[in-house]
Amino acid sequence: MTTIRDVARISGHSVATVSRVLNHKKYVSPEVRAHVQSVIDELDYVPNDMARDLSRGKTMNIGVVCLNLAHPYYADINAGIMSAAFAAGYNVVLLQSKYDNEQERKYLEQLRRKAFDGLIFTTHNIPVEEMLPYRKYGPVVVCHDPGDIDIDAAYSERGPSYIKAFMWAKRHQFKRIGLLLPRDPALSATGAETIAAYKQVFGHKPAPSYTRIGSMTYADGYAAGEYFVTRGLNPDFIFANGDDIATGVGQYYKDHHLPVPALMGQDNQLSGQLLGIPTIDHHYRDVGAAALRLAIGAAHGKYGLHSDFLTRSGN
Amino acid sequence: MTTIRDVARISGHSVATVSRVLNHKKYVSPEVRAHVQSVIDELDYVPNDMARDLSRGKTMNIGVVCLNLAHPYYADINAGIMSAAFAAGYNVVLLQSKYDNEQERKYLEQLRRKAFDGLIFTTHNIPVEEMLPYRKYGPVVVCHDPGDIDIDAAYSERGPSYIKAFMWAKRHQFKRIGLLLPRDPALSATGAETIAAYKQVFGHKPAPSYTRIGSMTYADGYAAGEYFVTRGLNPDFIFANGDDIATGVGQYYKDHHLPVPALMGQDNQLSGQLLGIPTIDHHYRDVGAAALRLAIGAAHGKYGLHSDFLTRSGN
DNA sequence: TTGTACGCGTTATCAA
DNA sequence: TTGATAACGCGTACAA
Repeated sequence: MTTIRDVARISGHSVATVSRVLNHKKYVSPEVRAHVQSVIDELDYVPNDMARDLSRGKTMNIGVVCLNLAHPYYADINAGIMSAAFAAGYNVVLLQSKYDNEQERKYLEQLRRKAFDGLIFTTHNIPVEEMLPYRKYGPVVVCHDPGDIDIDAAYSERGPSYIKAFMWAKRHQFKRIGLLLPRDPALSATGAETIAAYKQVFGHKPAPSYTRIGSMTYADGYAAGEYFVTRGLNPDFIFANGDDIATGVGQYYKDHHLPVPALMGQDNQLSGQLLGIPTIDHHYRDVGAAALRLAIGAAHGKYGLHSDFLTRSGN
Repeated sequence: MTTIRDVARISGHSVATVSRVLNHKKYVSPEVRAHVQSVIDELDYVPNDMARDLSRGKTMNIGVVCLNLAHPYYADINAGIMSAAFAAGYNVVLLQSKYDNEQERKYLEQLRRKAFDGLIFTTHNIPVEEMLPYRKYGPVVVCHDPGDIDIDAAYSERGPSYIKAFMWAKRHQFKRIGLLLPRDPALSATGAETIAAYKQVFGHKPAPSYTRIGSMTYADGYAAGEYFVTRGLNPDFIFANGDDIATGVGQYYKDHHLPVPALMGQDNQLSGQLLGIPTIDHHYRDVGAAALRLAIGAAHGKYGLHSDFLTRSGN
């Protein structure tokens, strides 16, 4: 491996001068610069990023904690993070979570150990409070509304769209409303916001028997359909946390030759487009881009972005 | 920042001993080990990964070049890479390509500069020959059959499944077969394999007018449907490079109240499952896991994995 | 078993 | 405008 010292020795200049040429710094005469550059080219020398990182104290990469890349939330938010990172010269280190507290703590430790310059939690299981002590090692960003907690955050303002969605349901006179949530509302902001919007629109909490948690995939939706049918709950409207999931619900009804209740999804996915059901577009790409700017220290604070309720009535 | 030297000074031992304790090496007496560990705990010291990387000459991360994470091919292959990487203690650095030669060369340069220990091209635009010189800086892995070229590779053996798929079409007496390919077969192995299988089964090349390239998304499928209809080509079977894409084709026909031709997709996606059309499962997760083992140097050579043709006739 | 001292390759400081 | 040298923080021959 050829090093900066080889270039220095062969060019007859100091490593300091070679370093200046490499980094396009001032205070190098044109002649010296040209000569050093010619030696660099001749030796086909490139600097070692590990040494550069250590010397500069920066890794130029950002850790991103994800649950499941196949899920549209993560796919979209990642796409936003990636393109913003590329533009800023950063690399993205993908970290999988699986809602495992130990793993998440390990990633915080990696931040402390300077494995990356900043950390984005697109999802997390540990309480935000546990992240706070790590901010002294670099920016820690979450992707939901952190409330009063002082931590950098980029997220979709889902509340207003949820309210629009339930208003739509109310206008359509739906009475028995099924709710599919990703996780226990006590633990997940998404679920809590859904419940809150429901309460605001209908004046009361959703019935527990009409609320299903742990809904993440098409198969979960299908199982939810079976649940509603076999219990004889007979919902006339089902609000799912994803178009794919809503589609799964509908498929159960179709497979059993039952009339499909009105469905609503989220994330503006292909499956929902095919069914022509209403959805909510959370603009997760923009959320990802904002999160990255926070993670590289180019911004600070809380960024709540708007989401859009789409009826897709044109389909 | 507290360093190994602080631990050494305060514990009254040498940095070498502290290093041995940190890395659980032999030749440290139990008493000394316990005492040093107590000082480590007390100071809440953790080693700096950048310094460790430089000293060891390894970064413990693998670069993965991707086109589009939302696409099932990349989502699945990435899931396989990620879980194998996690198991082996490596981090995954996601790199986007967009079929830009300059970007791909930049990633090879990053390998040379020790930004990562190995590089996986889940897709690439530059010729494989251009990668060969970089193998001296670390493993370079491609995710398709490289033919005679001597480079590490993990990929799905698509040919046999393509042949099964076309045999199925032949048995069904389809005569006018539309073919949707991701890219020009001259540039893409996928396309070339599809054409080859077609030729082997039907004894002749597909008609150019029935072959569409640049097919990647649902929207492309929809456009392909329009193409077939407006040209009056009237295909009785359409073989698409993805279930979503096949679904797009079908949707065009439905939207225009035309009888939908027989469809076949790939990647075993939700949309194809809904339609109950045949598909091919390429097992990209396994491909990803194999690619990672190559990228960390735990294996060498070419790994062609089997794919499965699924009729989904049960639906 | 322990400690000294050097190497890893670069950037940055300061004197010249 | 240049160059010598000290960081950066850790691992590890080699000596003791």
